[in-house]
Amino acid sequence: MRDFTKKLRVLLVDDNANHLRGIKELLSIETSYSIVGATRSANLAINLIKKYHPDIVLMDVNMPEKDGLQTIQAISKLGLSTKVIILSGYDDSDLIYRAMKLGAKGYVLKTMASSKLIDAIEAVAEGKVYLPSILATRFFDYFQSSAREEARVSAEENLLSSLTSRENEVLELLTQGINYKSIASQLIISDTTVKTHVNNIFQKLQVNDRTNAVLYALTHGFKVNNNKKIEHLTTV
Amino acid sequence: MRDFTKKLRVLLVDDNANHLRGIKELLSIETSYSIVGATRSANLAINLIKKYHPDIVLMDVNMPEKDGLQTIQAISKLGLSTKVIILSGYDDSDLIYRAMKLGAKGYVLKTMASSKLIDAIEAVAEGKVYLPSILATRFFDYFQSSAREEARVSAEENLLSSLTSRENEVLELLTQGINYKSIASQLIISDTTVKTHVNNIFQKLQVNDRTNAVLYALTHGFKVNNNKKIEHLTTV
DNA sequence: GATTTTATCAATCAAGAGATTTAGATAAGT
DNA sequence: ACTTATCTAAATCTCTTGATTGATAAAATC
Repeated sequence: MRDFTKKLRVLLVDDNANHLRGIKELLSIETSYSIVGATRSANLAINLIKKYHPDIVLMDVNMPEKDGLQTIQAISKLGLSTKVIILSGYDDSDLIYRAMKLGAKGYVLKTMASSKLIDAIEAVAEGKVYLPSILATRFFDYFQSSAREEARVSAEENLLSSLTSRENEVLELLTQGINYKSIASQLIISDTTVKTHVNNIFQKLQVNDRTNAVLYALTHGFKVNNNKKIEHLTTV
Repeated sequence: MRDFTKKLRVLLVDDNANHLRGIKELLSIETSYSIVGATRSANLAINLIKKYHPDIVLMDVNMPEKDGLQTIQAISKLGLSTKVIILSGYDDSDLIYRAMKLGAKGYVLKTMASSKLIDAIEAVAEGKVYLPSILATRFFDYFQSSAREEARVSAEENLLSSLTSRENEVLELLTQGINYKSIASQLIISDTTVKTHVNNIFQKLQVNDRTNAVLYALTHGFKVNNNKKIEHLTTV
């Protein structure tokens, strides 16, 4: 829980002067907040944060000068305990996703009741994340669909599965940027043998050189294979 | 909102028979649910889902046979509208993160009040995501820290920034697995010039061959650069 | 037991890649 | 005007890479 004997120091950033005034009035009703600044400029906001170390920054993401997402990132980089709550007019999945990814701790739509803004400030001040149900759902849909895309690429019928375990070992070393000789000495086989394996890998992956083999491996979820023989496994 | 004239069809999966019985009783009090099955086996669960297409699957993630996360993935792959709610004894960030990534729509701790489970079912049935405040915070901390790691690697003092714009173009083509000749013809310069650029790239990235240059580029956030000359830009 | 797969090694040969040096033409900055 | 950075190009030389063909032995599969 936050220390209620101390006022929460809040900075407002919104390029719209009317919104700025509105929020300022709203917060001034509450006695537990002190507004350390209210600015229309993202760049100025960064300076104010450096100077005053506010607990909370309420920020509009739709600003022209410096885009809101960049500003969040810039704030995160300061390494302060300052927490960012996003104010936005849109419930765009991608925007929510990126804002949260860059370090925002809360996200409030301008269309929401103003009491929600207070809820958000309180929650975030206590170290929680504030994301209204509808936005959380949007966020997760986006999050899961991008994860599915990753999974699809790496799980799809890919040519990597046709590699033998030795070829996998060789490819693993190829993806580390190692040349024939070093691969040979690491696997304790001759370099001509390595060449044979590499050529077989090329055939199977349908590429003509190591760079493309490595690229194929990396973009198709190639992982170090731990193909130990099953009979050597002990089940607990 | 869900159709309250129809009962929600729920499947229970938990390797602990007592938990299974407990949840079953809990849900049977509510008249709006019909339990289509209750099993201790993850593999059996998959078959039951294929057969009965339940609306909701309540699943324990701590099962021996098939691990819970794999099961979520398997369920997602079925492509049904079945939604998974995780029951777990732990509030492990990584577990929450992975479960949500794999397609879970809700996450409830066993230590939580049983009314929360009903809340979760209702929320998820309505298409929302259910993640209690504390778990949401855990999730986002994990999510943001892994995003920070990515950003760190790509933003850290990296050697890519020393490349000229022409070298960037060449590197871009290298990362596509293209050879000297093709790069030359694409950039409409001689291949000896390409070699010069490539050599300069090697020097700057401190590598000795193209595979390592490509690997460096890919692991250090190399992006296609749109370095058009500033005087050609039109500001709107 | 016969067949296939896998892993190993070898010897060529040609092509590509990379190091190095030199150098002219611009462009930009001091 | 002087300096520096960049892009371009060429020549030469060495080394690596990749293609091809062929062969043996062990292991797995049928």
